[in-house]
Amino acid sequence: MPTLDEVARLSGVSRATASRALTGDAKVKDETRKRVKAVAESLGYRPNRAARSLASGKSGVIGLVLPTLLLSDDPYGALLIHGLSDAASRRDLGLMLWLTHQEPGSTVREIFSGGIVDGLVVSATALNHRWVEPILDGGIPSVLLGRHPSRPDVHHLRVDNLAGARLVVEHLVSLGHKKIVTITGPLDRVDAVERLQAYRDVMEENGLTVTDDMISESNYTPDGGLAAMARLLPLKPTAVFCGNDQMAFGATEAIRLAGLDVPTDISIVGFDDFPDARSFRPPLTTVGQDIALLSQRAVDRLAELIADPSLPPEDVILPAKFSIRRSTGAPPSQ
Amino acid sequence: MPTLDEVARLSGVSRATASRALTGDAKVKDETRKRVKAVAESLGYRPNRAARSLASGKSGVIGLVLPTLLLSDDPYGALLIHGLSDAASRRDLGLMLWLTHQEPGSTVREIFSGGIVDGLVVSATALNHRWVEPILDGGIPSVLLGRHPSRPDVHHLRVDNLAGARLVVEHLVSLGHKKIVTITGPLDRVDAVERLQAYRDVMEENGLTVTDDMISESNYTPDGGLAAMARLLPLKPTAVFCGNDQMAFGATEAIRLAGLDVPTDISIVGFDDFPDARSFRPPLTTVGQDIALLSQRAVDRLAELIADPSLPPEDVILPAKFSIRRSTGAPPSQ
DNA sequence: TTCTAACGTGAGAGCGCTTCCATTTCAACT
DNA sequence: AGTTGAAATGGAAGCGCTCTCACGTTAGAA
Repeated sequence: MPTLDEVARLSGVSRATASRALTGDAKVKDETRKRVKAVAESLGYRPNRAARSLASGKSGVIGLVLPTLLLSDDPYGALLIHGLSDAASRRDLGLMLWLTHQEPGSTVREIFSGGIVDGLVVSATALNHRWVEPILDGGIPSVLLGRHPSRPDVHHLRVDNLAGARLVVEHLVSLGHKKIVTITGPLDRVDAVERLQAYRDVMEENGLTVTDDMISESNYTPDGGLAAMARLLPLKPTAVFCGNDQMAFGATEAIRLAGLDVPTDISIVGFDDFPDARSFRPPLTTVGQDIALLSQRAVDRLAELIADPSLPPEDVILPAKFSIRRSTGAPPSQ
Repeated sequence: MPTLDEVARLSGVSRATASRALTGDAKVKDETRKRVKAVAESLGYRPNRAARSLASGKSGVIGLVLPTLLLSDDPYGALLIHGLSDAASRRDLGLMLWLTHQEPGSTVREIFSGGIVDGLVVSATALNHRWVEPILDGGIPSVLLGRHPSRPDVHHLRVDNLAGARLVVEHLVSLGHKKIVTITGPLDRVDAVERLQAYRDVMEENGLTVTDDMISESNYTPDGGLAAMARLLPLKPTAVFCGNDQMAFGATEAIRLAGLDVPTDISIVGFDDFPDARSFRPPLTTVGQDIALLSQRAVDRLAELIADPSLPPEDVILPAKFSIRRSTGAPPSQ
């Protein structure tokens, strides 16, 4: 494995110049740079990341911290990883990954504090995940995905849950539905709370009363959605707003099990617009987060932050995208 | 950020001793070690990874190289990442991630050669992915997941496709099915070819003829499965062996669209046993890879390899796990 | 021709750690 | 008390790179 020294020697320049020539930024005579690059190429030279990192204080690697659940129970994690990987490699950054279970784990702290990453994308959907705090306190430039209300000092990036949820509920109202129920995600999650709030708001604005039994808390899974829908069915709703697509899938199942049809008897809307929503039967009306965009923006922001850690925290809200498909229709005329 | 020097000074020992005390292996008086550790703790000392890596030549990080498709179209990628993350953190290793598109990309080579990772887990399902070769030639300890026939010089780890596929097909035969068709994955993938081979073998061994029209190549997606099944339906099969669960889902849809029932009219089996197979209606008879185990073994093997790169290459085959569920039954009596 | 300023380059000091080698300490023997 | 070898520690040399600082070079202005 050739070192920079050898490249320098064979190019007839000093190590300093060789470094400058290869790094690209500083002033080096064009001819020199070309010569050095040629030598480096012919030697198959690759800079040693550790040495570079030690000398420069930058590792060229960013990290993603993701609750395990978001990867295993949900397409979200995979999509996010996909998006971040693309965005990072576009900027020539490496990507490290930490899946966090409930415990913060000494691991988490230790790894972070070693300068192994220049910055962190933290997906923190749960209000009270204990590992979030130590990470944010670690002094590493971080971008938080999803809102974490207790930390106004941190950079946020999130999709407009409230406006997004309003879109789908308003869509139901505009179709003429009056008896609209909702299945929420776990209410210790910010997004679940916000989506519920949007539901309440829209209902109230349209003079539709919401009683407690019209709200069924669940867990963002198909099975949970099925069970929740079963609880809701006796109310004879004509439409359901599900806190995510997964639960909408389960709810659809429950409706069919009851001998009813979607959307003839009951209209159903979800949230997320993950790939499955499109191929579902019937294709699901839902409102989506553009995760590729989210990832891109997260990395962009992080890069800025790494360049200048003193940047004031911002709370960036991305618009949600609404897709009307075939799971919604007018309420039965009866 | 305190350095080792400070810890040493405050502990009244040399830097060398402090290093030994914290690293854990070498001989240090118990009392000294305790003292140093206490000081380090109170200072909130975290070793600088770059420095450690530069001095020791080890980064404490392993990498996963994964074709993008496996993460976006398939639960496999997510499960693998999950498993590897767990296994890695159990050994106190960091995990880096590279998703590869078709092009090898200078990126891939460059990043690998910098000593940023000590070893690589490479998921190489496609026969002819061009990025595989440069990686394996990079001289970094690597474990290949899935068979890559052209490289007997590399450590392999894979699930027994052949035996697994035999299990499900034999199950169909033992139920009395004669007219068994198959939907395969893309035949440039090793696993698809192997599963098809198992099908042919079992059929032949049981005196059942296979004609070309009984084999429909598809793409491992539900839509692909649906289309393939539609092509196969005119043959009036009583059972289908699908190259993966996803296609089995689609095939089931196609069968229902034709007014037939699973398993009354047609039995169906898949491959993979991803989480969805269990919750599918009807729950899918399938044969699974234990990805958690696979990951664990991959990391174990990689750790051995990092410790001693001269270890002779081995081809480890993990057994597949067979789960009989409700998508299979006896053929219609007619 | 001489002065000045920009430009290009080299020398060398680290970055924070591990580890080899030399040295000291100490307990267990003669 | 003296010897000895193992155990514990310190000194110091790097690991391969970046970057500051100082110096030499060149070209345009005086």
